[in-house]
Amino acid sequence: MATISPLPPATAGLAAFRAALPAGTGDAPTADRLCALGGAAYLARGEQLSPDPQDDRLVWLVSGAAKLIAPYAGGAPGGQILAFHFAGDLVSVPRLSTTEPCGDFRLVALDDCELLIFPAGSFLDAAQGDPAVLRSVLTRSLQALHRSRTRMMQMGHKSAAARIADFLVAMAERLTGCTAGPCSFSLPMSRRDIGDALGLTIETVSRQFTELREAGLVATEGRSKVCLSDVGALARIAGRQQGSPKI
Amino acid sequence: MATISPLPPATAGLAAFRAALPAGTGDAPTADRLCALGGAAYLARGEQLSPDPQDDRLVWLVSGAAKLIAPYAGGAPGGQILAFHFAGDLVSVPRLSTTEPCGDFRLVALDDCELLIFPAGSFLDAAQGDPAVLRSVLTRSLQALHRSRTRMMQMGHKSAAARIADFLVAMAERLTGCTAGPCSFSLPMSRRDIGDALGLTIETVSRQFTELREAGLVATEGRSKVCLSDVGALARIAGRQQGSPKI
DNA sequence: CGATCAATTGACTTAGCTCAAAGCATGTGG
DNA sequence: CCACATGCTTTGAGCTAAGTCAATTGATCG
Repeated sequence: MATISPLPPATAGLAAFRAALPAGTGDAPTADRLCALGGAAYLARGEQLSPDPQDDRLVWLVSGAAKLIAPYAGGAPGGQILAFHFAGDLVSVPRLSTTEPCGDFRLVALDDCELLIFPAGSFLDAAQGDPAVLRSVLTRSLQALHRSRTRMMQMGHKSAAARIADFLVAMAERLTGCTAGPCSFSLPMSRRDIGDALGLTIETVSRQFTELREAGLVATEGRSKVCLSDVGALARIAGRQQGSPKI
Repeated sequence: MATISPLPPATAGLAAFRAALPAGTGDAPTADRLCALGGAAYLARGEQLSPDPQDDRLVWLVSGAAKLIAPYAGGAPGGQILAFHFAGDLVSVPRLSTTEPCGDFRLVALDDCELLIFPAGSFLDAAQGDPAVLRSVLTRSLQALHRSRTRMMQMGHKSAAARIADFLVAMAERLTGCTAGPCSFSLPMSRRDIGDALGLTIETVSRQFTELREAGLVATEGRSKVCLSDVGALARIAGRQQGSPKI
């Protein structure tokens, strides 16, 4: 379950992190103080970051892919997936809380992945010295909030077909940057993960893939590889209002 | 559709806003600069804040209650409700975007309400001078993110009964601070709003209210007043794992 | 090459949606 | 102050999309 090692003086991850800090304003001492707070962790596929009851955490994903989940009560396997995260993402993981309604969030590795873990409180204290850093974290959080809301909209009232199509479009964009035309990539998550993220069962996910396959929009190869023949068409099925018909 | 008036020198709302700014670090000039950016708006029940294509906005809700919605494509009335907000909340409203998947978020008044509107960019620029303010905004954003994720969890795989129960528990807490025992309050939103927020139809919302009424857990009076006889029992129906059974 | 687990497919059930009609609040005009 | 009109809310009767259960096929790895 992932040991957190104190940060060795010069990790590859650390270098990447420093590079990602907003340039310009950052005085070296602040960057040093921030790095001093971080711990490195390596999660193998399927491992999860052990939850911390003390501190909220900010986790910087150096490499790999991970899912943020809210486990089912009672310890059943799986759990609602709140977000997928990829290299370069900053993930906010609230501390384990027994009082809060849903105070149990966990980061689980989809691939082997490399993390930098910061206690949120002291990270932000240290960042007080450098408003640019604080602002960068804020911007990322607002972006995450926006994504979360968009996903919530999905869940609200979209058909299984629309959810799957949207999921594929979103993955195409995040994994390859592609927003139209054909595109192919490898999904790091299982059908179960996709279902857990979209509020569908594996069977429904599978049936939707089959329909898209029959419609010629998606081809699959092995478990994880997918080829989208027309991202735009999928976006239409997803009900994304691109250049929305004016009111 | 709500005119935004430049901020008069001394509004009641402005005073409340200054009071809400983190104390201590705030030097008066920074507070002044922030206030200078704000515009006041008054929304009557049902009115909406006209969306701004230029700037993301930070809206401080001085008084009243509002919903943040993503309108349906094509201009149909209603729309998925992303969050309810009450006096004292800081709401982040992204700018109107034609390229983004869901770039249309609007704040609609449930009650008459009073707002302070800041362009996010310049607000944050001004706040750079005062890390305490920046951090306070960040904390609120992370809280909003957390709430949004929790709600998403709901939507994922909870029954209509669980969603309604959870909604009532959440409202009891936000409107009266009550987390257990009996509790009564007035809901500022219609059944349609509740449905739009939970991803249910009005009919289903109504049927669930009826069941709770028959179970003796809820009594209603007129359209908006509700009396909960046992918030704890509702929380249990909602599937909130309070003092979660250890794994 | 076989063991194992993920994915697919099929048959059936059901929660929640849709359509339609009837009851109640709430506000307005006489 | 009461009658009426309007728009919420409730209730009823089917219908459908997605879930459940069960069996089969296919991929992946030792």
